[in-house]
Amino acid sequence: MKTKLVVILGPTGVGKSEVAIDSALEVGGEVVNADSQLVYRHMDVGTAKPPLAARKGVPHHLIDIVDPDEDFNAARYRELAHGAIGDATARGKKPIVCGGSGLYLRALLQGIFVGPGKDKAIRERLEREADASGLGALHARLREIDADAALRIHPNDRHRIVRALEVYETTGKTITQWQEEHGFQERAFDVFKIGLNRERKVLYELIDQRTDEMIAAGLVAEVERLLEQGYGLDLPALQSIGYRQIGLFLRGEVALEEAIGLIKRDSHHLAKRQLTWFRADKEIRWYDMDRESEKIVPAVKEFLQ
RNA sequence: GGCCAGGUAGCUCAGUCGGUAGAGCAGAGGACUGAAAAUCCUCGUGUCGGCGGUUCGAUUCCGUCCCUGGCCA
Repeated sequence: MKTKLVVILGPTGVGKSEVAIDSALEVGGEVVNADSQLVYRHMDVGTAKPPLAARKGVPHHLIDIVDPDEDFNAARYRELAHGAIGDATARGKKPIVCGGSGLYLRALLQGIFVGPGKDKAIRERLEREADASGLGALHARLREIDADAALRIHPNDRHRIVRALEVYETTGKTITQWQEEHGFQERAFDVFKIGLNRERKVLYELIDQRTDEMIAAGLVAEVERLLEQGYGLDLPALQSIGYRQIGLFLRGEVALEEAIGLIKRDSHHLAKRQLTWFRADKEIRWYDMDRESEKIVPAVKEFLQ
């Protein structure tokens, strides 16, 4: 018998955390985070990390597990999440996965190819080459070694071009080979995917409201504190929404009001991208938070019976 | 009240030496295998302020009215 796993997903700001906590309270569950930013310590306000009081005594896993300058990624997330789910289950608790990072969820539920990790030296060299000779040159090289990948990866998609070349350089095997051998074939759990959504306009209004609340709650001070602790604005963690824009403000490049507007805009874009990702997943059972949020907890209970 | 500058896409604006118009942003859709809150792709018809006039044809020229901003009274 596979472990039954409830997954609560959806765009940022839709109200996932609360639903997960309420569900956990009803079924004796523990929350397993599936959000790429909540893993970082010292980043609370800008990530809308559920405060202890809001967790209502429900244990949360995979929150505050790495420092902002530590490498973190989908593969590592997958390992840790499997561990957390296993632990909770062993204690007789129901794991409730909650988060909006599509790739992390896919890595958890379907696996991810076990290949080479980030190779800092190679990646930096490739970045330098991209700056010097242009991305086109790197894409052309990718076409030579892995034509399929070159077709799938757009010539402007810097991250993916670099990653594909990195995989080939470190293993001598193309990323296409790695991916095809794996193919997201794992099915370790018996999953109930619950998608939360609501009218787009309302979602954006809630995001805007939450952004103003973050500012009131001291987002600027949080970023200043991170900088004082020695974490640079160029770290991937600090390039995320909220931190990136406040960074611009602190460097004097934009006014605070402008930075706030950028956070709102970029959060809208994020929500839209998350929805695009999740829409493609036909296994998700969607709930409209404006109209049927009260149906979710009963559905969770029924699934876990 | 007079003079000047404007009124073009949801917003900011470009443009048409007269042949009904296009950028950025917003917005929408999509991709996504170790940075993923990242990275990337696609999508632009709107009484060109209103009404007249000139013209084969006006958003473009002319008149007039309305609105906005500035200066002068």
